[in-house]
Amino acid sequence: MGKRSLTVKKLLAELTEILREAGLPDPKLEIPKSPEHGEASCTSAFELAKKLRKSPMEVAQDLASKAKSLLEKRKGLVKSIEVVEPGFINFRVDWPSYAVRIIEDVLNSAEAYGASDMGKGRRILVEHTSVNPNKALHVGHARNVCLGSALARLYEFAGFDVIVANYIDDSGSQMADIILGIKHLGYSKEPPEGMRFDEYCGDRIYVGVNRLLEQKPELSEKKRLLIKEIEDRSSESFRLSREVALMVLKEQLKTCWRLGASYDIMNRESDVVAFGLWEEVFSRLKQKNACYLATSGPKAGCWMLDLSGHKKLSKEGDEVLVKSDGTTTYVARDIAYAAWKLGIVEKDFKYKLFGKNPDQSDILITDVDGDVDFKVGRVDATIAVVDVRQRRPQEIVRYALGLLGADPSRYVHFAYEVVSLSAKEAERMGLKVSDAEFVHMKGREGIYVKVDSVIDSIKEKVISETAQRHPDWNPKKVEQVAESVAVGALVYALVKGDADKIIIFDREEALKIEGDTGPYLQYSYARACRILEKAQTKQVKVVRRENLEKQEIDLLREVSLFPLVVEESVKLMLLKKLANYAYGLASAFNNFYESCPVLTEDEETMNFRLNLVKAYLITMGNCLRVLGVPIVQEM
RNA sequence: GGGCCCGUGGCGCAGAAUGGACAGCGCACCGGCCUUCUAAGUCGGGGGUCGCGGGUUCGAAUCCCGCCGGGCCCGCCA
Repeated sequence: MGKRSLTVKKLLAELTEILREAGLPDPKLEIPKSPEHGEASCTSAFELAKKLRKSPMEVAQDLASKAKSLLEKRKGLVKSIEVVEPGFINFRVDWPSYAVRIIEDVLNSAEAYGASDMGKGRRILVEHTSVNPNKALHVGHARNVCLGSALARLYEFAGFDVIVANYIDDSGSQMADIILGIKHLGYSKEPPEGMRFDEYCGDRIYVGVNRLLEQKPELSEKKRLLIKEIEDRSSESFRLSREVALMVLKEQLKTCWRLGASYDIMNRESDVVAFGLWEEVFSRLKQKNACYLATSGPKAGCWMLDLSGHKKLSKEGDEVLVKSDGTTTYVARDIAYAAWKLGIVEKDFKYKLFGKNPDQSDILITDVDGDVDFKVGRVDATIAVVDVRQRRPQEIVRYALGLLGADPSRYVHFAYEVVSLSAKEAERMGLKVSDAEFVHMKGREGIYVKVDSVIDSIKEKVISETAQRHPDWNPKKVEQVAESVAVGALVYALVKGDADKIIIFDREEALKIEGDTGPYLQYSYARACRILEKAQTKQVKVVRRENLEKQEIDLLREVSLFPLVVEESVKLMLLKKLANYAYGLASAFNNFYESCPVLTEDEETMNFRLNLVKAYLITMGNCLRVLGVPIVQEM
C-alpha cells in the first residue's frame, strides 16, 4: 500500500485556513456541482449577511478581498477568487500545478488511493446473505449479497478491521418442510441429474411440500412434530437437517462467490441455543427486569420482553421470547446472537473449518466439536444487512441490547427494500397478474427468479456480442469476459440505486448493457487499458502541462474527488454515492477519450496523458473493486 | 387502528446528510460522428406544475404541517 492521498483535502484545508484568517471562524465550503464555479465554493456570506445587515454580495466581496491579499503571500494551490451573484465566493486552482499534484498523488498511492484511516483501530462485524439453507438464491437475495459485500469492502477500504459473517437459519419451519419432504413424502435426497442441490430443495421440495400442506391440512401436525424433533440434537431429524443445510449452503456459496462475496464465519442458528448463548442472555434479561412471565391473558405461560419503555414498539405490545411450550422464538435467539456479536456475553461459539473462499481465505462454521481457535472478540459495531420487512424485529433486538446494558447504537440494521417482479416478468412465469404493476417474490410458492439464471441470461447475450466484436478470440476467453461483464451488469444494477427503493426486476431490462450500467464502467476501463498497452513507454515522469483541455480538467477533477466520495459513502452508509461517482468518473474518461488523443500526440502531451490515463485506471479500479463490479482489461 | 418507506420528463433514476448558482443522467424517439488509442462510445434535438395544498426562508425537489396515491410491518412463524 502506498501513501494516503491528500490533494483535495489539502486544498480544502488551505481554503479553510485562508478564510479563517480573513475573519471567518467556521467557513462553509463545498465542492460545486459544476466545474464552471471553480474547485471550491464558500457560502458563508449568505448566513453572515443577516447578522451584519449587509447584502450577501457585500459580505462576499469583503471576504474575498481580504482572502485575495492573503492568497498572494501564500503561493498555495489556490490561484484566484471571484464573487458571483447572489453571494458565492468561488475559488480556482492553478490547474497545471494542481494536475501534477493529483496525478502524483494517485500514482504514489496506487491501490490505496481513496483509502482512508477513518476506521483505524476499529473492528466491525458485517453480516449479510443469511439465506435460509433450503433454497437457491433469488434476485432479492442477490441485492443483499451485493450490498453487504460491498459495504464490507467499503469499510475495509476505509481502514476498519472487518469480519464478514453469514447467519445460517438452520432450524424452524422452512427447514422442517424439506425434512418432511424427504422423510415422509418420498422426495429423494439426491437431486435429479444436472440439477444443483439448492435448486432441487427450493424449486422441488420446498415448493412441492408447501403445495401439499395446503391440500392436506393433516400434514401440518406432522410438520409441527418435526419442528420440535429437529430441536432435539440427538434425533435423526436433527442430523438430517444439518446434512441438508450444509449441502444447500455449499451450493449457495457458489452463487455468492460469483457475485464477488466472501465470508469469514458462518454462525448456525441452532448453535445459538446449543452453546448456551440464549440461556445466559435470558438470565441477564431476568436480572435486569427486562422480561417477565405472563400469567394471564392470551400470552399466559410465555416469557415476554418488556417493550413498555420504547416510544413506538410499546404501541404494539410486548414480544414473546419463550413460548408456553418452553421453546424460544426467533427474536429471542436473535437477541442472544446479537449480544454475542457485541461481545457482551461470556459464552462463545466454537468453530471448525468449513471451506475456502476463492481467494483461499478460510471460512469457519460454528460447531460444538469445533477445533479451530477463532475469537471475534470485541467489535465496535455490528451491521446486519436485512431487508426492510424486518425493521420491527431488528428494532426489538436493538432495544433489547440496550436493556442488557449495551450501547444500542453499536447495533446497526442496514435495511434495504425488496426486489419484486415486474408484471411482464410474472406473466412470463405463467402467473396471472390482473392489473398490478409488480408481484412480490414468494419462495414457497415458487414465485421468484434465481440469481444464476439471471447472470446466465445476461452472459448469453454478452457472449454473442463479444464473439462478434472479437472474432479472433477463442471461446474460453469470450466466456470468461462475458462472465465478468454479466456479473458487472447485475451487481451494478443492484447497488447503484437507493436502498430504500424497491427494485422491480424484469429480465429484459436486466439484459441492457448500454448507458448507465456496469458494462459502461468496465468498457471505459478496458479502453484505458488498451491505450497503455499500445504505448511503448513505461514509467514516465509526471511533467507539468500548460494548456489543459477542458476534458482533461474534468477527468482530473473527478479523479481527485474519489477520497472524499469514499469518506462520504462510509459516513452515510450509502453505496449509491460510490456507484454514482463511478458513473461520473467513467463518463469523464469517455469524454476525454473522445476528444484527447494520447498516442498520436507529441511526446510531451502523450506522456502527460499517459499518466492521466494511469491515474484514471487506478481510481476506477479501486472504485470497481469496492463496488464488486469485476474488472476486465478488454471486452 | 398504529408504525415505517416511496412518489422528480413516456419509462427507469440522481440530486435530499450540511436549503443556494440554470433540476441532472440513462432508456426510448429524431439527427450527426468509426482510413485516427475498442462506436458496449460520443455530440446535438424535442420532452419536467420535482404527487397535491399550506408554512418557514433573501432563497425549498431538499426543512415543517396536512392531504392524496403506492408498498411494507404489527403471529406462542422464521
